[in-house]
Amino acid sequence: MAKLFQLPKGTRDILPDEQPYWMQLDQVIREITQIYGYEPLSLPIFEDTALYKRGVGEATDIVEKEMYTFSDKADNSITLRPEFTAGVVRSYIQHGMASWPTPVKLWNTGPVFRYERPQAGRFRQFHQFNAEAIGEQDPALDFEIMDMAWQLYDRLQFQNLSFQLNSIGCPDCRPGYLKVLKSYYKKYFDSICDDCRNRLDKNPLRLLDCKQDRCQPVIEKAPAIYDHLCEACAGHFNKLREYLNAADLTFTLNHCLVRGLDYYTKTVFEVWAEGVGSQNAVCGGGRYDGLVELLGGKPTPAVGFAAGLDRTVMIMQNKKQDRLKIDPSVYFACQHAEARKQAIIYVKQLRERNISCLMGLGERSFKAQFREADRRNVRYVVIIGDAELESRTVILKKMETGEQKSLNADQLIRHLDREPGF
RNA sequence: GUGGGUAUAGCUCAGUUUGGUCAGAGCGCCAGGUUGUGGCCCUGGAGGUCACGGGUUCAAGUCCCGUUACUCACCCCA
Repeated sequence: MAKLFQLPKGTRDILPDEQPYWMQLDQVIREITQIYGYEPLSLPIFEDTALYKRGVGEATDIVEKEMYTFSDKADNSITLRPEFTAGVVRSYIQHGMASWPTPVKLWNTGPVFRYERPQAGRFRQFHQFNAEAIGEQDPALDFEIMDMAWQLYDRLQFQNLSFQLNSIGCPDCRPGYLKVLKSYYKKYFDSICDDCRNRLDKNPLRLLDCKQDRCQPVIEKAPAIYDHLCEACAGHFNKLREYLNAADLTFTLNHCLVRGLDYYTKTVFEVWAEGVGSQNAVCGGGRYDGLVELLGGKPTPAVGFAAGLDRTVMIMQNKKQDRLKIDPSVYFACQHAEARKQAIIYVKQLRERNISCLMGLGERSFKAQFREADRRNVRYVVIIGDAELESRTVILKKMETGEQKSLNADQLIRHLDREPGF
């Protein structure tokens, strides 16, 4: 046997059965972005590698080991986007969006790429819905972003979600907190895991989201960053929580939530759900007040989030809601080639009226054609046999009830055109 | 990168322990069940070098070794 091609590790085919979920999700995204005043922005799937190195951060897992990086024919280093925010900010700066009404609110969707070991709910090519609001410091904008994420899942009728919230401060207050955290951790150096011993020097914030059992007691009693915020950050965080409470958006204060990208400041949040293997994050985001400047723009605050669409669809599928597929309306069953010539004309006319039609092909018995019509779940079958050709009529059969009646050409079109009760 | 699991028809899986009618079932697909009609039922058909490569043996899906792929989990995230 010839060697069969297989899809690359970590990628997948989204087959027709799954597509209705994606279309429904796409519909909800279009609705909410429109309602919240966000405008669509399409970006390239790859960018200059340096953009992600600088934007996402050299020390992050994404840059260290997860990027799809290659050289093009001109020897430029190119990277398949591992996330959206860096590209959005690049676009913001490049097109002078600072001169647009502030804040600039943008959204996009599409595939992103991370070279990881795949597992349930985790892929190398996956899809995100991304929203960013750039140019405004007001915590009301943090609220809006979180509220939009909330609304997304609300409209999908998701339950048992948990919103995790934290503030990781800013360059003014975070260093002070990290000192406190480090000196606290040094007391427990012997009881923490090897990874954490490394993190202590390299990336102390990450100490807090270690999953090792032995580290949990240490994490629990660790000083919380929101007790060490500067005045500005504390005020911002308090206001945001006030807004969330006022709007009845329940959240869990999680001092261990730190996120894996370098650019975050102040607000960070994630949305957790069940049903995607051991992966529970379906959405994550936060504020990144330093990124625009870091990428060469003027100092500009911003906030945004990304939702994982593959995981979201998995949950939609688990919910086993109503049948989402839209079935064809009419199937033409023909006895002979002569009848098919008639059917072709009818089908064309009906399709022009936006009625979805199929017809039986090849030399197949009526029985076989009816079987197909049934399996394709059509509502009506139009029968054209020798007798109908003779009398210049057709028989219209409603599959659900089995009723059928004889009609001439005009009657058939009129009947189907206004979807009669029959 | 680290660890576990699995690889037999399009799909879900028996069969591997105790080598020898072991190449099977269900679903799906195609066709037929008389003379122009679906869903239930019945019958038949197509479809697999039992992941790949070695080895042991008179004989290997079945035992041994290796390879590859898939999968779950860790790390981290969507």
